[in-house]
Amino acid sequence: MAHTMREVARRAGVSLATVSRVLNNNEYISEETRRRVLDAVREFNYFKNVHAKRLATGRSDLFGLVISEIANPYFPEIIRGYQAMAWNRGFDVLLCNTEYDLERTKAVMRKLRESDVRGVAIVTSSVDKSMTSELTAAGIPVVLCNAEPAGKLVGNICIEYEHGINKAIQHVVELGHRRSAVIAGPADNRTAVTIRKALVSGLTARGLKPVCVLEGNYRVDAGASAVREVLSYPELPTVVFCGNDLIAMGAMSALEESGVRVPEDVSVIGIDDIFFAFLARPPLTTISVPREQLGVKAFEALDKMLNLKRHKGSNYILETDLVVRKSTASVRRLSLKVNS
Amino acid sequence: MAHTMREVARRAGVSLATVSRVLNNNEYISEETRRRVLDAVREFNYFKNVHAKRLATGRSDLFGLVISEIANPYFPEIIRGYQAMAWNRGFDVLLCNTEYDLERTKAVMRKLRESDVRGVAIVTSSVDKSMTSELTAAGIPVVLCNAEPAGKLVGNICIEYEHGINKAIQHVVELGHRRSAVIAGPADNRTAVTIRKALVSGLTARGLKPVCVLEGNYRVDAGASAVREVLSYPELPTVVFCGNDLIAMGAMSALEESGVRVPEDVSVIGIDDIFFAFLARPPLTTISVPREQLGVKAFEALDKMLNLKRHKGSNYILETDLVVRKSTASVRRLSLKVNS
DNA sequence: CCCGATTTTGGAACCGGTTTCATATAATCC
DNA sequence: GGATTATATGAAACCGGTTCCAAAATCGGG
Repeated sequence: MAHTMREVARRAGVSLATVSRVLNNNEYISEETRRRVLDAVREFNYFKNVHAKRLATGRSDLFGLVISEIANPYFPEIIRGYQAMAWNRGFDVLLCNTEYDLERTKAVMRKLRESDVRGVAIVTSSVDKSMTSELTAAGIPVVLCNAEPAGKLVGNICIEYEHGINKAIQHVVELGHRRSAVIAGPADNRTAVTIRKALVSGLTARGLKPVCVLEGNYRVDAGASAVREVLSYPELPTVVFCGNDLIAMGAMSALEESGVRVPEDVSVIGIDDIFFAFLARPPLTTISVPREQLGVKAFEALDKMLNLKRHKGSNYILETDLVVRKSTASVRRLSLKVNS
Repeated sequence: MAHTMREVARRAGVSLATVSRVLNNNEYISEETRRRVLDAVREFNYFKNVHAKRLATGRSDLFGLVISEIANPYFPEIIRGYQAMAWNRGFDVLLCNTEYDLERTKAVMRKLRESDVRGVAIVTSSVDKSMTSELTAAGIPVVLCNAEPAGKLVGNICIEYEHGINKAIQHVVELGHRRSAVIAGPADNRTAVTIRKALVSGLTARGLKPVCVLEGNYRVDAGASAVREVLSYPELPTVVFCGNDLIAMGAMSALEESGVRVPEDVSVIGIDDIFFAFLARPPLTTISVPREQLGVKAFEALDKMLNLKRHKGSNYILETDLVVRKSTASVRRLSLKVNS
């Protein structure tokens, strides 16, 4: 079927080793020989077998990337940044989704380990030390996102939410808001908890102590059902901070369905600035997270650990910022009371 | 570093071949031996090296999936369906994006070929025969989407747009629309052209011959700029059909920005039913394409070709349907004239 | 013209598994 | 009880490359 290097060698009238040298751009090859080999390669339309190569060299040209779910709009840009970096350097990326499932996550780690990947970036939050240790023990560097201070061979990309959150709070203060609510992400998600705390303490500090702090998953329906709960309260908040844009969009939908207008009656703020945030009606004011950069930095961190043999693990910090669109507006004099 | 099978064999006091047999669930292994081997495996926390395995078996547990761009919301569900099928059967998927770039596409094909993938599904439309032939020539089955009748080792998943389109046209006819416009996808895209033609002929047949047929890319901005052009016409259409949901969402944005209300003044219909379609304001009426099924069927087609040694290439047809939401409404008596 | 240094090439071991073939042991049958 | 068959294991070849080591060819200097 496919030709092997030996056949190419025979055809070119040289040895196996020589063909290998030519194909690896090794020096110490005469022009004449190189030409002959390359001719034979062309003639046979020869491709190297990556598996043989990987076996022989003892390493793959693969980097792993672990995400939760491909359909979640949070991840595409991360994948993009990571993949672009890898591709530019001649590497491939093995994309793995955990589907939010622990067993599946374990299977993924095993797969990654078996595949001899050079390094792994994990941008899901539900990965604990016991899972990464399997990789690091095999000498495979790992980089996490918003994780606790790292150990050997594990880097960390930390997203600094404070800045964006503070600007957002400043923003709503200037708009005259006094009553806020928070719809946070899942309580078992480290990042979600960090954000919730920053939000609550920041709001409280500025005199906008939230009238309620709800928790749920990171999906649209969570935003909708949280809003329905908020609507049952005697006094409506004038601004609701959401743990991510999906929640925010769900919240806006539910709000509108109940006849509450955004932003006239209540303002809504999301986090992430996913692609669809600007397409929402109204376009969503949100705290942007540099996700493509996250992918890029994750790769760089791995690269650094690989090259410098720095076992300390390298860390990066990424800044967030506020993107003001149309889902926030100055508070109306007369506050609305829906259910009375 | 990592342990090898030989070490496990030595530890368990058996031969290399025996360990291999145990690990491959081979019959003809005594319970006693199996236990000893598995103990050793556990003790060493041993993993098989996939590259060695692939080299030895001459095939990889990989299936390729070629998409245009990871950030395009059209693809996630396809990936999902495909990957789920693969995982269930113990296979991995190598995800490749062409980034709409020809060189890149070629590189991807080469990579897939080198990787000894079992089969490849290509759901981008800009792949011609010369590219797939490199794969099929190597005995790797390929499945395309909406392609021309296939050759050897190439299957085809055909999306039947007619049904959805006809229902959509029926829908707008019932709503009393008489003037339509269509904003199609790129002219060099086979699927986009098919859709455009079906749309135009269907509309014409029902007496709604489009006042204009615009073409552009498949992105949001194309919808927006097309709408701006439409708005410069003396008479506004009352309904605009878009080549995909992204275009439709861009169209709705631009419409709204110009003070034209959707659906009161003009109705908008998309195609695909991407995740965000129902979150658009107003929620988008669209023709749903069973994308997860597309992924599933693509894998099945490959599987069939692989198992049955059917060189004919297997084909599937997928149906589309209309999803009515809020971006379409009955036409108003008095037609609006914006620029006069 | 000979010798050591340098450039070029081939031979062979090796990477870590799978698999064929042969052998040894146990079970079955007449 | 010996032949026959099923079960269990090992030895070794093989997959298709990379790379170390040694040998051959080329070259410059004395």
